[in-house]
Amino acid sequence: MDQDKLISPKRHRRVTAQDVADAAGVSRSAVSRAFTEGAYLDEEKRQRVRAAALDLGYRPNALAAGLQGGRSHLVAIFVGDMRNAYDTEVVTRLVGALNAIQKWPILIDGGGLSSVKEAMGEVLRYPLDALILRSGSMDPAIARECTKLHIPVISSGRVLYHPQIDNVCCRNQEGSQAAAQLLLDRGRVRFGYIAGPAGYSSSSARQDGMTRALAAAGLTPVAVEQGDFTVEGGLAAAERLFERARLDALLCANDAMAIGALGAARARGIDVPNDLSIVGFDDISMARWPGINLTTVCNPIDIYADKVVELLAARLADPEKPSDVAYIDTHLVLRGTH
Amino acid sequence: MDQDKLISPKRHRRVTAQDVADAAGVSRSAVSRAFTEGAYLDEEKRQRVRAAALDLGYRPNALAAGLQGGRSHLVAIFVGDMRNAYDTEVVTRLVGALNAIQKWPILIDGGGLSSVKEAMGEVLRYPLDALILRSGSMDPAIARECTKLHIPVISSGRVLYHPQIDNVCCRNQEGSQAAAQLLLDRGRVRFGYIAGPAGYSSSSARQDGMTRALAAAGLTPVAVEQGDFTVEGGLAAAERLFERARLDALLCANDAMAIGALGAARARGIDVPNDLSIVGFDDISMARWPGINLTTVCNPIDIYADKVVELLAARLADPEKPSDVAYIDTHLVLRGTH
DNA sequence: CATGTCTATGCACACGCGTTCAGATACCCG
DNA sequence: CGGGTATCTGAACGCGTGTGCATAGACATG
Repeated sequence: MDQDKLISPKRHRRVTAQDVADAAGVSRSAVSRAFTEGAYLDEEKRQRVRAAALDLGYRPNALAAGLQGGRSHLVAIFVGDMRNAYDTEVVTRLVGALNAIQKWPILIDGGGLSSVKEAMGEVLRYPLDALILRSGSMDPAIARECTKLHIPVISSGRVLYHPQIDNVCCRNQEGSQAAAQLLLDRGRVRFGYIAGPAGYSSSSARQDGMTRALAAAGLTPVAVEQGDFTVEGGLAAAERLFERARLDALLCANDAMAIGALGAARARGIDVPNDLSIVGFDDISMARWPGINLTTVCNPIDIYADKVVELLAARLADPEKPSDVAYIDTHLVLRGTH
Repeated sequence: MDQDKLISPKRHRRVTAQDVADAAGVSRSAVSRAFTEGAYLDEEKRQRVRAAALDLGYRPNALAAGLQGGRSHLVAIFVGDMRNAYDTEVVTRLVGALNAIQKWPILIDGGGLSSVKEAMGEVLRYPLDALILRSGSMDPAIARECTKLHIPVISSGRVLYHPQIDNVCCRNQEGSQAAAQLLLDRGRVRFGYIAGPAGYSSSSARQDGMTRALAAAGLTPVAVEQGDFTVEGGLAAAERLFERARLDALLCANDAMAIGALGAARARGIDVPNDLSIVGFDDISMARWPGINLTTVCNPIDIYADKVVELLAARLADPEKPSDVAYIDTHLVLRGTH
């Protein structure tokens, strides 16, 4: 102790409850009680403790408190790729919603990381209150490992069928079907589709929705190309489409690619929306920017984030409850490109 | 108590080192050593312990480890407003850079929160390795409180002069000056400016840069309007400007507002760039999207984030080192609107 | 006065881990 | 065989809390 001080006199120790107790002339228990709602403590003494705490800059160490077996109030959010605009917007809302209920989100970005699995392993060393998965190609083994650790998992954007994992997912197929129907009603007949990378269920479900609407009208898609959910990828995919076929309707698996496609069409002198309709999916904030003004299927972000937090709260309240899948309804947003 | 146990008899305890020790038939110390690099432990025994740990799904509890006085590996990032595109992009890079060095960022979004101060107070209960401030109007009292807790603070986008706070900041004035010079060289003379909200030093520094370049050419700005750093705000501000004066050059305090201004100009039938040059600031990813293709001042995000992490590492290595201000150089990105 | 209820307080334990310390075992050299 | 060294091991402590438990006093009720 004395020796410690000599060795590293400057390595500042955090102010502890004992320090406050000494300063206020009370026992350490009293300090703890002064910060605990509903604990018996003389009001005058409580004031004295809080004054001393304020003076010393004391606040109860959340790590030590979390060790007690209670909640840590830490929640991890694993994001498939934060450079994706829709994912970022969802994460933004999630962070806000979690902050509002005093949960503190730790972010892990799969997009910027070489060894996602290792990172997840490190973060799982913290006794998390929950893990939120946002899209991305997370190794399902990790999700299973979490349930083994008895950490609630909530998956968003991709349904994981597991008895202990809750899911939030929008009605991709219905949304896309409605978009295709809109264009059919407008008289469009030569449909193209720009898909996302293979393995993303949202992309294929959206494609299915379009195909189904076309089939009901006795049509089939003229051409399909694959993009990578980015603007540049959408632009490139659209150029390939335009080479292959003359279209009058183009549905895209997400808004970013639709924006790219819009750029490709304009560069080629195609009149949108007179000669070609382009419809995206998600309704990211940029879709309503001037110069873009994209007609799209709204995948309502606020509702989405709120639902995730709602499921989280329900799961924390009853860890044994059966797993749940919440479906979010989409709706068309008519702007200038259909 | 007993009642609790009856209500949730299954409240699963986390697997602990003792559990692994029992399973492997060794002491708890041995388990700890099995996970500690450079500790004496019979190799055969270490293998046995790790096998048992893998089987039980054990991993050392980071909370308990952090209590030891070492680092917690938790870093808080306070973001002024995550709905701001530039801030989100910086945060994205920061998250990636921190993940890469095994630091786990806790996000707090000032934009989505009613009581920022309270939220910060709660997060400061964790023994953070550091606090990163990203723009925003954080109460300086909180930053001071952090230094009181001996938590390193790194401010980005706004220089806080405090002996224990490191800063990263781009050369706003020089960047804006160069942009103005570009347009002067092109023969522009009637300059307008769309500023950010009052109190943002970056906005005023950028305005100063423009004013200085104009002064050197014997000119003064024709009109200045104030926006709120959003696309919509930029659009509205530009409309007010166009009402007031006929301009041939328009500089904006950030890209988002420049994109809004671009929309306003086009809606009014103004030919950009032939009749009007518009230049933004930041070079967010959308600036290069088709249909936008904005000429702007690049505020290099990667370098920015790397610098923050570099300062963080230096501060952790030597907590007593004098505070530092790292200035980031900007450069012009010539696209289609100048 | 006897008994019971309510409030207030300090002690001591538990949380899960890293690490120090003292002791034990194995090995080599003289 | 004795003594020194290197390797291994378990018991024990401390990190900073929250909280159960026992005790003590204040007060009301019978």
